[in-house]
Amino acid sequence: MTQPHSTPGPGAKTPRPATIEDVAKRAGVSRAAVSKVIRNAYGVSSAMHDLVTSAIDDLNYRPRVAARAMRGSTFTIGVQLPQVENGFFTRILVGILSVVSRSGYQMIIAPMVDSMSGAAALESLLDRQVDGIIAVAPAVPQDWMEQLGRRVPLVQIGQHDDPVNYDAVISDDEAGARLVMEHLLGAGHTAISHITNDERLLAEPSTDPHPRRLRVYEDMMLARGLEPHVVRLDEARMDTRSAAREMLMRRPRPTAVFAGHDAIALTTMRVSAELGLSPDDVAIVGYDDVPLADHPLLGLSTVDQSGEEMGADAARLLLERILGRSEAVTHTFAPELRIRRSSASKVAPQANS
Amino acid sequence: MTQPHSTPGPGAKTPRPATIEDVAKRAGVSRAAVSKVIRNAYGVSSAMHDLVTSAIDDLNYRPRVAARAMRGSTFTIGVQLPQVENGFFTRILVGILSVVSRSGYQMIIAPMVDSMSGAAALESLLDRQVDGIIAVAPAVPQDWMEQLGRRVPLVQIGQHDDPVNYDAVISDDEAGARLVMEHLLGAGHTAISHITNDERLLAEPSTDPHPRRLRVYEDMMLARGLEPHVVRLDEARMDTRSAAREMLMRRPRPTAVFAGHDAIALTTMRVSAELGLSPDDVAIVGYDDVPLADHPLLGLSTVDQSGEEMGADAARLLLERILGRSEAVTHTFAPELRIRRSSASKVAPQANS
DNA sequence: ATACTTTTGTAGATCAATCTACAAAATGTA
DNA sequence: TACATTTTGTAGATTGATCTACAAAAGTAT
Repeated sequence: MTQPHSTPGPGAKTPRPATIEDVAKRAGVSRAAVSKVIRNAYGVSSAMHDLVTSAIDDLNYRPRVAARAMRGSTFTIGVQLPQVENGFFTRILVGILSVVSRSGYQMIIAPMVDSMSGAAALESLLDRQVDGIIAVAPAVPQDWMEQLGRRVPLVQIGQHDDPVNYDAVISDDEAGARLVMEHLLGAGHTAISHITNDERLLAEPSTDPHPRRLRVYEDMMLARGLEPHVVRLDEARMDTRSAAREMLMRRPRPTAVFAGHDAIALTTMRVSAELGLSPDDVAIVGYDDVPLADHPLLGLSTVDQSGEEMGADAARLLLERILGRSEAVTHTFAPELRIRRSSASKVAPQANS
Repeated sequence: MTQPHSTPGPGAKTPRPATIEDVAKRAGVSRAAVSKVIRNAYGVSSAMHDLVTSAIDDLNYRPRVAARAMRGSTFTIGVQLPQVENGFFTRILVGILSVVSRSGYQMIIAPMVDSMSGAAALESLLDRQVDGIIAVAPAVPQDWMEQLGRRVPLVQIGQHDDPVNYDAVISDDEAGARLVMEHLLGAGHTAISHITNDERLLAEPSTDPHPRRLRVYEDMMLARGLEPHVVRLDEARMDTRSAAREMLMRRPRPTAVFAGHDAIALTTMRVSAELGLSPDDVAIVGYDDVPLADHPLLGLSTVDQSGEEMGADAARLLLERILGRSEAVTHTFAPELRIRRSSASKVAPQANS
């Protein structure tokens, strides 16, 4: 196990970390030569390589990212992430990590502190001069993103715009919502509620996945002559819990609930359980397939967006872009329905009064 | 909504972002004056302040972190995090974020890619010249950490060493394990198994929480004349799932399981459910209180380490340290047992053959 | 051997901020 | 009014890497 940077000197008081200058002196060569070696640049003999490498090892030298950033690149990619506590986003993160970790690039995460600070998180990455950015569901207008894409290689995950200056990785939300609705309608449900995000949370209602899922829900209900019933989470007035409670206390009670994403679905299941209801009373389907959704005790039916694959794909696209590609690419993933206990009743229950 | 950095110029091709030089020119003052204004340093008249501020706004100027880092500080704190997908660590992260976000410091996360790369993650933060580091359960020897603490303000979460050059925030793992064992023994269980991490994963067995929980388990079993039964996760040979299965298939079957942490406990519950067992057959208690543990359908009994509070406390300690404190501080949090359905049976079942 | 390439190494400018040292201006005091 | 003190602003050095331009050395072909 090596020491953290530079020569330790037992008990020594913070010896200044070695710089490229120190390495050059030690090896008896120029700074430029050392720089070439650490960058694997053209024009180093193998003798020079060995000489410099051993000097680097001796001094435990590590280049400072800040100094590199002044002229060249930082070999760092930045990930803007909303809600670290949301299992779906961590699935994406794991996917990104799996690609980035074998790429020679370092990854840093800029978490959003509140739902509106996506731009701030992205700018903080830019301030850091990352070589590329993956924006996960940023709540930021598209033209702002286009501006950003002009300055830095950029890949966005989970917003349906049709970007010119960056790549997009999305899931087919219409298809996913259709899978859910076909499943529920096919089981005979007619009283189906939809519980979803507050529209005011959405900076870009036209590109966000949730309005699309909502739209499909409404269309399919109306197409069958059924009346849609939409519950919106209103951060100001009530939390998910009380919204779900209100929804489940309604008479006639919905026999099925399509939740905008798994966190909402799990809370709905929670409330449902607290009210003494079972999956036979109310079928619940979520969206995302968060890690614990498949736990046998939860058994949450949901739409698998395969976050790991989307994350890994986004990372690959970003690396391509960093290497020079400039044509915009959009990849669309096909979602898959995972039917579990929460909606497994074969026959829809009668709506009770 | 502002544009990402600098003047946009509709459709313009990546106009170079404004530098401090540009601001100085625009305001008709020196670079040093601008620098003072953005750092809130001493020696600026209010006229100067306004002049510079409006030039900054006009040009949409943002200081580059790299350039600042060359001489001054980066106003960034780094968090080294193992396993973003583990709910306990995200609890800690949320706590850190709550403090850091109102502090004027930016936060970046360096995730560990595998269980042994804690040192690499920490060094990458150091390369970035963060002003301080929070290390969450780093798998790194203490003397290495001491070296690191000598170079940069440092706070560690979740390792029981007695640091000299950095602060530590820990939970009283002995007390937590005792709570669990008292609970299970008090309910009449005698066949209690303990399932925990592979010891080879632990860089520092003497400071890691898990060996301490194990020790308490063993001691309390032996003190009552009971035979301890420890299952270790062995990454090479088997995963958590098959380890749990093996444990539950054993005859006589344990009537209670104390799991080293919630992820293991949840997998054990999963296997238990798959084997058709109920909480009445096998009581299960975890450790951490991950977000979904209290879901009524899971109802996992566990030890609440109040991750958010620990994270927030660590962040406060780090900010103090950045401001100059150098005496080492160790804060110990008292864990609380949360009894839920998974271990709620009043009477211990008979060990069956 | 000579002329031409190619390879290898170096000097020195450069990046964008901070910070020190100091001069000029303003303010206070006798 | 003269002198001391405080406040305000600036010039220029500094940080640690990269990168360009070029010279020296080594190969190659004639």
